[in-house]
Amino acid sequence: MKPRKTVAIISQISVKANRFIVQELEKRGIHGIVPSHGGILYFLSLQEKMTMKELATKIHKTKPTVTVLVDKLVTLGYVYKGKCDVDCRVTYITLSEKGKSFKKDFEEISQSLNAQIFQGISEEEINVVEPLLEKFLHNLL
Amino acid sequence: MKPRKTVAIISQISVKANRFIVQELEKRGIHGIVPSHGGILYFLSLQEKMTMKELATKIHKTKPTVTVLVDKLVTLGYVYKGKCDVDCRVTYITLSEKGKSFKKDFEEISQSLNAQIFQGISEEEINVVEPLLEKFLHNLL
DNA sequence: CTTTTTTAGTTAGATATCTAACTATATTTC
DNA sequence: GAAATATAGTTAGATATCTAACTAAAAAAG
Repeated sequence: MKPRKTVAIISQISVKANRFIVQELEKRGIHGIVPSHGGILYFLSLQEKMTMKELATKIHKTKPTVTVLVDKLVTLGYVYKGKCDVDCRVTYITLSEKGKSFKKDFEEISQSLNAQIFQGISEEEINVVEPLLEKFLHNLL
Repeated sequence: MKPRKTVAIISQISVKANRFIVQELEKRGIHGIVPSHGGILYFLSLQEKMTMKELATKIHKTKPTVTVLVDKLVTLGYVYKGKCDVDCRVTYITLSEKGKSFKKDFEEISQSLNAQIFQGISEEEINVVEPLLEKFLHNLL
């Protein structure tokens, strides 16, 4: 097998996509929010409430990381933290109104990113790449 | 355009590939070395000496980051730092014997990573994906 | 029922990486 | 030649993320 730059390219895309998102957020006056926060807000917009553990699983980060991420979202007013009545260990996270209204920004930025990244690339090509990328990921689990 | 998970998948691949490399290095008793160090050692193995700035460009990191990365490689005995006679601002980095012998490990791990990531994927498929990924990256510059 | 094990979330510490600012040096401008 | 501008690398501070360890609670085992 010939030497491949695939992983190096993927890494760079990841870094730049991350940066793109942060810059777009800053353009909208949204400071201190990074893609991982966006992920949390996104999944919370699909469900009324989620536990810290569920969020950690969904955004593929560790629990301590989610603690820090959520704490920041609480501080910035995007989410609320609540305890569970049944199991005291469990903490539920819910969206505030501010958090709910974030959905629009998030979707627009996501579309903007995709529009940029997929420039000059057909739907067919994307339909080829994505499943292969999913295979790469699965191979690394 | 339908919502795409492409970027999310790419990010996850990047994280896991990074982790794979670190784990493989640790298996070989090589501690404290991360992919960025590997990148530096790789490019130094192609040229006798390089400036900090050149290294920063090659591994797509900032100069301060390269300062920290190189300092660690110096401490661990993989590279030497030397001044330039012509321009006092310039610092040249060269491989030590230990750094040179790192090449074998690096190549093996790289191959091992590729073997894992490309399992069940044909050469043809990879030849399709890679140029598209390069396009994605170019679109994000 | 008691003890052991597992689980949810937090705390503490470490790390790679960035930005901004800086110092020293080199280059460009006038 | 002097002043202004650009450059190489470093320093300082901040940040997202991880691991290990921890506390408290719940579940499992006996």
